[in-house]
Amino acid sequence: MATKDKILEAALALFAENGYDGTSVEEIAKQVGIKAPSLYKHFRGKEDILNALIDSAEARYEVFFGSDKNIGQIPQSREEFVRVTMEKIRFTMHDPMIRKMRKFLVQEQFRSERLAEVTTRHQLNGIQRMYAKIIEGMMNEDLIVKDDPALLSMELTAPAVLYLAKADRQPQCEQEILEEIEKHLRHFCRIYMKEKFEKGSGCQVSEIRDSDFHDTLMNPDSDDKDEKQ
Amino acid sequence: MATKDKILEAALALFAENGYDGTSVEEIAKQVGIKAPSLYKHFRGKEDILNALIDSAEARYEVFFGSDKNIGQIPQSREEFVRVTMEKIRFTMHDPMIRKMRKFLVQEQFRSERLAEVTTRHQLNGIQRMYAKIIEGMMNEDLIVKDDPALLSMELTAPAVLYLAKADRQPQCEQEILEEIEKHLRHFCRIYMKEKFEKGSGCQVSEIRDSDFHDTLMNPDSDDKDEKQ
DNA sequence: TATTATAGCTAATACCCATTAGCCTGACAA
DNA sequence: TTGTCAGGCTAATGGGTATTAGCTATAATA
Repeated sequence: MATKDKILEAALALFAENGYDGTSVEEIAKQVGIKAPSLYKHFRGKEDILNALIDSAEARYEVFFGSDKNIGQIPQSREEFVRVTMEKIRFTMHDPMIRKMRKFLVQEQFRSERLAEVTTRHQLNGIQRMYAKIIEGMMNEDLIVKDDPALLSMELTAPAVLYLAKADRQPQCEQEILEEIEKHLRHFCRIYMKEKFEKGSGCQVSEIRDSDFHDTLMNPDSDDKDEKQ
Repeated sequence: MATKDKILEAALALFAENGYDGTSVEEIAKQVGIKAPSLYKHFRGKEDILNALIDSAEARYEVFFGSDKNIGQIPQSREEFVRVTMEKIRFTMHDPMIRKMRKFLVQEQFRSERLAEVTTRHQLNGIQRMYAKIIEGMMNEDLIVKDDPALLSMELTAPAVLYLAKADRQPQCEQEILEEIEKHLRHFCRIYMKEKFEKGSGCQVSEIRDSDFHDTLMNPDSDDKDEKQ
């Protein structure tokens, strides 16, 4: 019964690229290597495929944001924080499945209330909650200024999410987008993070200067390992 | 020749609600009060309508973000900044034309390169540049910490843009969304703004406390004065 | 007044698309 | 071996949709 999964995979790819209404069941079937009517042995109709995709989006949400497993180690310095976060962003940007899911959801978000909710969870709540946990961890270790973790998480993630959306529609700008994101990350560090040796320095925020840290970065990793098209 | 504009208006409303592929020329015509074939006296086809809409989106961009006229007075205090900004956000959230344009663009952003660019300008560049100007003005008057205005503008606008997008797909959450946005705004003030009497206090950032300012707000204004549906 | 262009209409065309009916084959269970 | 059924196929159906052809009436123009 690998066919059913192949159908979902093909449907997601096509919905992400051309939208639900812009995709015919015939195209999906062709991508799978079968004829359109055969598809009805696996799904009751086009809308049934859509619903299955939403189910899988919700399952994916649980996997990615549901458990605290994906938080990983709490970064112990600015540099580590920037490196780890940029890695996560680069992964999220390039992973074919996540990318398709993002493009699919953003286009179909108004199709139903359920899709609206799932989109909000993926684009907003999930990421925000995940980084709130990380930030909370860093607060506990006195690496970051004490404040509402959810609020700081929004400050941290919102620009990244918007830039990511831009990269989805204008992939040719990817490099400069990554640079913008890193600039934002370093700004966030400058504003909210204390270095380890500054522990206990209370409310004081470290200097507002750019400089340092401008290496770490940029091993493109830009080969989109996406297949079948 | 009011018909041509009526067609564009109807098309925008329908595209925003059901997407380009989810809208038939017949529906557009019906909304205008004519029959589908009559529509071809004004446009060469469905795609021609789409292109005209993109043109109008670009024109609208010029009107809203092209000139410095819409910046208005530079706010002279935190409270004024919050009030003025919340007003702008509430307007952007409710104005029927802007809302439809936003929903239209977000759904059709992947349809062509041009649509991708226009979407980026509307969702990112325009707002960012506009607030960069405002922030720069406030820096010049020493009301805000000196830093890269474009960067601070992103910090300021990104969460608002994301929340606005959420309000578009889940309008029932509008109230709490506005509260979240205001919370973010006040946080921004706390971090970056100095009060007037603090002028010249250099790099020091005022206390990180919540409290004060929790009035100003909340005269819903929530009647969407949108007609014909 | 005569003419012409504009902007509406009906009818028709040609295509696309989701779905159904019904047949066939090959694997596996009895 | 025989029966069953999952999963493929072809052919057909029915509805929708973009677009064109061609007619008509009204309003502007000569």
